[in-house]
Amino acid sequence: MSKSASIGPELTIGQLAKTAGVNVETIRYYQRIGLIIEPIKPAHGYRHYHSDTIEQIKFIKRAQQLGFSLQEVAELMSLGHGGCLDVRKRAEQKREKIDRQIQDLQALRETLNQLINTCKRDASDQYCPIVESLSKI
Amino acid sequence: MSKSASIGPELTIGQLAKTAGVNVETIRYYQRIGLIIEPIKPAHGYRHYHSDTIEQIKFIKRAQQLGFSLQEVAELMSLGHGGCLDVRKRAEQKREKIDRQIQDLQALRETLNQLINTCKRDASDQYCPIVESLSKI
DNA sequence: CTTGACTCCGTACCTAAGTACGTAGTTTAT
DNA sequence: ATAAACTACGTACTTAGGTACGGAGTCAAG
Repeated sequence: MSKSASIGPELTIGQLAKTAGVNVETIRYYQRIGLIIEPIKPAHGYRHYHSDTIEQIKFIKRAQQLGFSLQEVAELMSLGHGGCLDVRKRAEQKREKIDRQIQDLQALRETLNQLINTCKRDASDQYCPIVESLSKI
Repeated sequence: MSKSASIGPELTIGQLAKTAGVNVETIRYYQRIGLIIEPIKPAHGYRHYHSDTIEQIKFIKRAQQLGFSLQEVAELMSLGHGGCLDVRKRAEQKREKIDRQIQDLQALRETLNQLINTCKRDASDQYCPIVESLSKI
């Protein structure tokens, strides 16, 4: 209570993990692979994490849920190195990749949708059009 | 040449792998995890694979590319057990999941797009709006 | 009838993305 | 001032989805 009367938004790894909604070990793992930087260890005591790291971790998690690997997340996060032109180029590449992902998913969605509609006819039927056509998707 | 003058569409594991475009080991792996059934081994000789298995493997690969895990692929493939109603229900759940994925990706795409547009102003600038806002995606 | 290619099978190994564990140090609450 | 809780660190283990390897059997051609 004496020291650090809320000078800056600093957290221990446990607090960070809790507020970011991940495991402590996950943070340590991200540090190991260089995805987030490990704050220097003070001569005495625990490492302090800046509260910005919360957003960073949440970003990682969101990107992951969208199908990006940690490698790709690292690329997304490193867009800041190389000047505005380079950054824009890389962002455009990412956008194209996302576009392809969306198109693939939409195609699958459409296929699935058609199957569901053909199936509407007789719910208790033993014969099922979905099953029949699934192997030919 | 004498035997099996193209009686049925039967293949060795190597032929199957080649035509399906996967590694022999991959097929053996799918068998290990129960994703495709291993044909019985004849008393003498090699196992025969029905050519339908080609389509099955291709289906697995396509589904995987769309972000389904092998676990989910197994679910998709087992949709045939339980009657048409159950099948449709499960297909609808899949569709909802895909819808959410598409929406998330579209949101990310839009964010990225806005960043790219703000960045158009001065390509050689040191200050880069993308970098500034990336942490808040 | 032997050689080369292929199959069978088990086990080991690989990467990605963590999770768990043991020991030692630190902090905090009582 | 001592126990409970937390951090630090290294190492090991886990799951998914394969890939590789080694030895033994089998098949087809020359």
